[in-house]
Amino acid sequence: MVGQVSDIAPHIEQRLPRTQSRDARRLQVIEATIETLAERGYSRATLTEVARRAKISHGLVLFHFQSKENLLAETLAFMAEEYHQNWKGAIAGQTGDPAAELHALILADFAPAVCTRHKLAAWTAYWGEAQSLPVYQEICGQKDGEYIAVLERISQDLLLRAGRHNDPATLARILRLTQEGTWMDITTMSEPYSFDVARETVLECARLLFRDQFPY
Amino acid sequence: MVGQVSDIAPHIEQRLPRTQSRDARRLQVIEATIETLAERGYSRATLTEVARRAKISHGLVLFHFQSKENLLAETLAFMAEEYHQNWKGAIAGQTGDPAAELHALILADFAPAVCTRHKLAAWTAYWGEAQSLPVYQEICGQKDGEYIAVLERISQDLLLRAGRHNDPATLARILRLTQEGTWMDITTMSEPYSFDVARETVLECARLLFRDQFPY
Amino acid sequence: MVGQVSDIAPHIEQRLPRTQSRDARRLQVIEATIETLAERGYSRATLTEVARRAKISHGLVLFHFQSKENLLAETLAFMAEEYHQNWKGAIAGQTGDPAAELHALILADFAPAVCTRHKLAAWTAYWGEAQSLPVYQEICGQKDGEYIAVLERISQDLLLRAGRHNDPATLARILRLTQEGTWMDITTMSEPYSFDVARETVLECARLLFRDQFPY
Amino acid sequence: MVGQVSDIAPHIEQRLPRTQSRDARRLQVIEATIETLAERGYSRATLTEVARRAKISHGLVLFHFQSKENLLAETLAFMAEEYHQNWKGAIAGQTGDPAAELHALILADFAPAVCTRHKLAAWTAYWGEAQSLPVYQEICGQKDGEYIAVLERISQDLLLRAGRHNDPATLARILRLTQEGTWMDITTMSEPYSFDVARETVLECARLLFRDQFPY
DNA sequence: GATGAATGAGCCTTCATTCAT
DNA sequence: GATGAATGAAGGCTCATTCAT
Repeated sequence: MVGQVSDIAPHIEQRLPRTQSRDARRLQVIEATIETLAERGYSRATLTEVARRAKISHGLVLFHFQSKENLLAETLAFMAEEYHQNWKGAIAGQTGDPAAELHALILADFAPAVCTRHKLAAWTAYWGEAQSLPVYQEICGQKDGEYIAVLERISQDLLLRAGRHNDPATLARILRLTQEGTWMDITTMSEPYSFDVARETVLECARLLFRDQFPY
Repeated sequence: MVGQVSDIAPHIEQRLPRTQSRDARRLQVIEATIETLAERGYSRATLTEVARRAKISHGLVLFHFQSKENLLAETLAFMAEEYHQNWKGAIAGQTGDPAAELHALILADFAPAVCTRHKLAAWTAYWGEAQSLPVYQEICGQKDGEYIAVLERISQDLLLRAGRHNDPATLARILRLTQEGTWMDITTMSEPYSFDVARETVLECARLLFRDQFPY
Repeated sequence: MVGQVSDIAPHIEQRLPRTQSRDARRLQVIEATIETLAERGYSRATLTEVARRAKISHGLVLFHFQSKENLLAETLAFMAEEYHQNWKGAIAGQTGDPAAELHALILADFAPAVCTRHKLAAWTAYWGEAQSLPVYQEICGQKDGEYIAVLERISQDLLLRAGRHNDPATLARILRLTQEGTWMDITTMSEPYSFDVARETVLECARLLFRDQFPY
Repeated sequence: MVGQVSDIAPHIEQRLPRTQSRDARRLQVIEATIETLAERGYSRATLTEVARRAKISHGLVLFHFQSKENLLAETLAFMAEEYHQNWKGAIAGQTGDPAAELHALILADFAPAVCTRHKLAAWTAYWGEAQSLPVYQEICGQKDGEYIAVLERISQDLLLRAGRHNDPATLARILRLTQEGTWMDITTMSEPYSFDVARETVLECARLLFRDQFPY
């Protein structure tokens, strides 16, 4: 399944001479799946609803994705890859200054490419099922690990510069949980705050954790 | 439904001897429901599985809870009430010192009464569906609001003592998201950390946010 | 079952030293059954609803009637016996004049003892199931036959007096169907006519069929 | 629902070739439903039995009819429309002579298209539930009203010709109840009479009500 | 590619019936 | 007598999946 999942990765892009219509159709279905997860949650997501949103027959959805399980896996893989590319791209443009990298990382997490209400809601739906969905780790485990490793490296750099001896893993975890948490709040709260408040919350978290070392 | 939900409140306890067996059975089913949510997630939770774990017929589950929807709502209400009583009890024993209150609050969130793997996993399952489960807000909205209000009041007190001008709501949010986040990590991660590490993470978060004002 | 059914016959009355409360309770349940059939129809009639209307537990309903099937059979037997006694009593008071007998018969069919909305609706419910309810014939077959025989005898008498040669069975059938039909109309029509109109319809039918021989 | 029901109208017929197989299947299921109602009555009619008789899966029954409730409503709508078309067609061929119209109407009610044992039994099943089945009036109310109106108009014409002053509505009612009643007798009686006897009964009823004005 | 008829597993739910108290 | 907890058979319904066209 992992192989099947990774071979969609539309981020690596058209190396194979696939017809554009095929990928376009697949992308269309994946977006419909994200919408469906956002609107109805994981437990109420059905192929019929996905097909309705994609304006195609449910038969065609399965023609492209073989099974519901695979569709949900590929949709998760799509979002994971998109998220991964997004933050990798953001820090790639940095000169190696850890504070600038952290700043770029936080801004990236709230960039319109990855941070839409539908996608946040879809992430929340996946997280709720992650524990009983082994494929979640297969798809996201390594990427999540990479993200954590970068956050920890940045934390360590910033703490070193300040001569502090806090545990960088703990600070990295607080940062990550604060960011993920604002995403869930936006999805879940009855009167959620805005994306701007969410981003500011994470930035403030970074300021409080790293003090003068994070002058943003 | 809310009325129906709140009147189960097994926390107020069995005054009538006649209903004792009734309440005992209901509690048994609620525990089986928590286990089921933990093991299978929201989307795969079935009445048959709940009944199997409670070692009763599925008919009896519905005899006591009328419908699956109501069972899930009452189970959530049970956990929400239990969680609420737990932290309220923890700060009730404090003398009014905000740091001590915050410390008690954090310890309470990791007390065995509310912090078991099954319950954490059940919470995660509910959070994943919360957005498309209107009853979630009906049951948890007010209690969540109270918890946030207390955290904000404590944050404000601690900031005032230090003469700092950060936004207490933001700090309260970071604390809450860090705590909730560790709960989700324990449920979701492939190699999760321990309850001890989780609690220490939240304590460290409080130390970093409030510095000398949180000497624990 | 037939034996079981006939031994309730509360019309034959207390020969056995049954406790009054037993028969009273049974009658109460039968009345609740009639109401239930009237309100919900045969297919939606449940023991729980019968018990609710009789203000007793469903367990007690079965204690008295052994099974739902038997309860419905005994209720039908009760109504059949009541109806039978009613018209037999009505013509018993007549001097043997067929027109007077027919008049008494028609009036009896609309007497308050047997002609209430609930009972009419219950009869309609039974008729709808009669074809696939073998017990219906066991309970009502003979009594219906007796009623038809009396109607035919009266018809024959009246025709003889007039020297007409129509088929008395046919005229008896038209009379019977008109009477039964008004009962169904009252139950079934969206804007049903009154009992008075129903009775007048049957009387008019008799007048048209027997002309001068039926001067009522 | 009424809209949904009326749009099946297989009487308007298959103009689109694409839906032909769809309509054929629906008709097949409706016929199986009529058989099921006839054999088992309303209360014991199940989708599984309908599917078994139609030799398809129960899933397909619901695919075409959405729910059992709707299937039963559409089956009733089918029979009501078929009955309506049948008698409308019968009097349409008449020259306006009321006696001839009445004669055609009575013959039509016993024509093989509408008067089969299965259909009579299905009608009886519906009548038994009509009182607690609001959809019955929605489907049949207007059509029944039209039938009654025609019968009353014919009655009035015939009475006028004879210079009689009986109430035409009452005579129309007697005719209608006699006809409906013979249908029920055929379904319900332990030893029912034949269709021929039934038709002759209604014709005799017309003769007795309208005398010389109905010379058939 | 694309549609939608068709299947059947699995679910929730109802409800008659049993039985301990 | 009387209650209500408990069971399980049976039904309606959803929906992923298959497949003929």
